[in-house]
Amino acid sequence: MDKCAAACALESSKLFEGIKEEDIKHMMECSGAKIKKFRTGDIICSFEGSADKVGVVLCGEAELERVDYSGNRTVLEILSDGDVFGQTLAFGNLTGDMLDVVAKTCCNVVFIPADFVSSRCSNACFRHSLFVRNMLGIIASKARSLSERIEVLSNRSIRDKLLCYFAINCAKARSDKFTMPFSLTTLADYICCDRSAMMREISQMKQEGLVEIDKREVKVTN
Amino acid sequence: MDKCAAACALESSKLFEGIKEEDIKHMMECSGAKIKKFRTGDIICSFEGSADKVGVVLCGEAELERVDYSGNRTVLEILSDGDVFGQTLAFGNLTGDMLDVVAKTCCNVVFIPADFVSSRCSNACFRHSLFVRNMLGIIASKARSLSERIEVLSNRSIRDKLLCYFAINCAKARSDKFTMPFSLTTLADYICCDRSAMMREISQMKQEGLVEIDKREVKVTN
DNA sequence: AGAATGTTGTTGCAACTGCAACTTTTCATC
DNA sequence: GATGAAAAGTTGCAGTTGCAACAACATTCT
Repeated sequence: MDKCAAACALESSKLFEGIKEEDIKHMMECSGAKIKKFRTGDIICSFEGSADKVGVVLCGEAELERVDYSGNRTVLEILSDGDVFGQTLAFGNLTGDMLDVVAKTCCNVVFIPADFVSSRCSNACFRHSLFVRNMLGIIASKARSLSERIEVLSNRSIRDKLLCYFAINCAKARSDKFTMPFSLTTLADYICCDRSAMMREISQMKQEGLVEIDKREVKVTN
Repeated sequence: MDKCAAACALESSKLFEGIKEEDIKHMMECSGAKIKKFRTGDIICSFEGSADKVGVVLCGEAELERVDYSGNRTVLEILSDGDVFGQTLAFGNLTGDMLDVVAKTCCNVVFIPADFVSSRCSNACFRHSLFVRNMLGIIASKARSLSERIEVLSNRSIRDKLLCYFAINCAKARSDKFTMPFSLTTLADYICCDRSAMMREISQMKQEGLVEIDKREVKVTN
């Protein structure tokens, strides 16, 4: 059974940073936003020509998954507190495959109609503009993490993809070691290669003394 | 010699959409933004611990290139009118490689200190918030195109990458054919594979009657 | 405890891809 | 029209990768 944390306060989310609880309440009404709770396994959102809206994970963990014609699921993104998803913001479901956002733990998600972000608010203008500024920050950081993944994927061999991924995360941790946020199986998805081929490469790299990997702990021995 | 178009008006850029010329002038002073002109081949910006600023290509074409330790240049992004680049916005130069933004044609670029975007403006608050909203739109569309590329790159074979790229662009054009925005050489960079291997694959796909490619015209024969 | 599920780890093999080394075309500039 | 520089197009070969098919653990749920 999920341990669903006590209701996450909206004001603790990056989206409403600096906005008072009272104003948030007002904005929620003004924008027509809705908060929904989900349990592990629930489909939070499914992109198939649905109305345009922006979703923000307030708390919990979810995954954006692609379901191809033969039913295979690929993890495209891992979403946690403060992360945003939405058709306009990220995906246009261009290949015809289904895209689902699936709850991996108990989640609180707020849905905001997309036009609220781009339109001007007749009242509460000050809070509204602060909201837009916060949204900008969130999307900018999303763009950064997308670029980061492209940087990894732009390497042509599995080895180079791994080394790039390791280098980026070591740099983030300002150390020669870091903890991966997901399993090796998911890492293979992240770098878009066959898991067994990746394991083979990792084994070789271990043998050559390039890296040490224990569970999710990675140490690059330069 | 470059045919450098007459000075591009700031107000024609997405960034200043809906903002009057007079207000733009005021904002430029207020933010400390600077407009610079570049010629083909000029290095517009080089990320190596430089101060944090946001650049917007007002007109012209430029490329974001990665330069690895052995001097190889890889095109990470193609930037044209209205596109944004910047350290905070996209890259943190995490791998230690150099990143350059290089002019491919004559360019007008505006540099805006990053803190202007996130801070509040004491005066001209209304224009400032419109500016932030425009910036949000630009970055959201950037995030979309990054996601799009990841969708392409997430395919494991060159053939599937090509088919995915073709499918996305056909969907955009609402047709079974479209015009590529760049050369085949650059396409190979975009999908991150060896150019000759890509050409080999394209040849086979042509023979199998899957696609017709003439210069930059692509037709998918389903 | 046992079953079910998911993760880690291995291996053989065929197919694919990167690399190097060309030739031919196209294109812009002098 | 000549010249130089990209872009397009080919090919052989060796090394890498994807795929399929396992085995060994680890976790979760009943």
